[in-house]
Amino acid sequence: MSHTIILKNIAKHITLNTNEEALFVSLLEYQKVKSKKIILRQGDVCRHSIFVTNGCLRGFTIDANGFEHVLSFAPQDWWIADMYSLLSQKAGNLNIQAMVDTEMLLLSKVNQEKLYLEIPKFERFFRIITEKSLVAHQQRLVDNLSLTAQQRYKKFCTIYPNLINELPQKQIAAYIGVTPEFLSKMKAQMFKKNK
Amino acid sequence: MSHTIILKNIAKHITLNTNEEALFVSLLEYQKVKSKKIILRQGDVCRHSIFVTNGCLRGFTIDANGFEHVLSFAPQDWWIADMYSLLSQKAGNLNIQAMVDTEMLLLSKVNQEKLYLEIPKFERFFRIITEKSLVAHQQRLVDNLSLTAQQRYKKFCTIYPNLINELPQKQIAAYIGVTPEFLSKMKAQMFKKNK
DNA sequence: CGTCTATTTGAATGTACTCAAAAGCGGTGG
DNA sequence: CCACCGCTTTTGAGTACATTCAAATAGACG
Repeated sequence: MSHTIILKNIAKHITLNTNEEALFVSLLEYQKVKSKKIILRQGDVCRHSIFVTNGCLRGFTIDANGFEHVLSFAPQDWWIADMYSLLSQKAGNLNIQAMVDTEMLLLSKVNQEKLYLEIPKFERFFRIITEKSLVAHQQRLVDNLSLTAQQRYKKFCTIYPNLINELPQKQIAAYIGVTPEFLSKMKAQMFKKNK
Repeated sequence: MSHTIILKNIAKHITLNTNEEALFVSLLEYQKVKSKKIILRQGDVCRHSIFVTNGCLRGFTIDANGFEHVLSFAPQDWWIADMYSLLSQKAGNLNIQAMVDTEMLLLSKVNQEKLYLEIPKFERFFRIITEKSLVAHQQRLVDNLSLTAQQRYKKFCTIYPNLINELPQKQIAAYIGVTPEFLSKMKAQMFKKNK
């Protein structure tokens, strides 16, 4: 397969010459998994940053009562990892699972460190995407503190219009922080009011 | 004043020589404010990263109903900024306020960019602290999705044992995401059960 | 000392959850 | 190709955690 998508993703923030592109690409591993495959399990040490070239992953935790909470969806052109575990190299508590058949590129922690040494520009790249991710998480935190479930759902719909029709409703509920039953009732109510 | 605290903070992640330290320090501005002073206001563009050398700041938003939600406390040795606004240089929606008389060092966005050019190691430094902040925010998001108010309060107490007795209870309520009234009742109940 | 804000307490209310059961939907094997 | 199985979604009744509003008390600051 080609690496067009990931190189374009990188090019959003830093400029690589041909040699650098080649080095970068040589550090990636390709992986293809079937829908529902679990790529990382709670308790494992996360050893890779994952870039999705096709399909969709989700990162989620399972709490003490057995409920799942979705931390992030990673559709095409997104990065995902258990940042805590990746950085500390300790057991994490994130699960990463394929929502559909998915193709991805893996950058191991070791290779990522190598990249920082050989092409310091990548410090900048990962700084910038981490900053963006932080901003998004802060906003989501504020939303969870200040919005009602219905407002959070509506916001989700506007931010991820593509995902709404592709994801099982259960997963959306686990992302916005309500039970699947309640999301179902909420939608029914919203529909009524629109008539 | 001396810059010992901030240089120690930097030294946690990167090593600077004497020239680099001098250059870095020359890019900082010192500021001292009285308790309750608002340093950044919702709607402003955030132009600095702030490092607290003494005292304590808080970053908070005000929602549509006028309720405050605390995104972060920044005691001594912490960095704080409205990351969204700082990165985009657009109007933000974070307020930053002094909880007590506070001394801080300001690194303007312009100087931060200069720093990246002159001492690329700082890319690494800010990448690392952004990563750590991201991990903390992700954990807090999961906690908000999976824990009850009481569990969140207890966790706050263990993570910030120093802040518990220094901060007004109202502020802790605005951080863990409950009303001040409810936090009061919760504490009373927890006290009863401990007897 | 007086004022202003924070905290406590109480009663009524609401948003979202739990548990249970039925209906819908998709995939798989016969 | 249909029938069945498992999983998701819907619907309903009862419940709980947390909020709202109001009033009293306590604390902090000038």
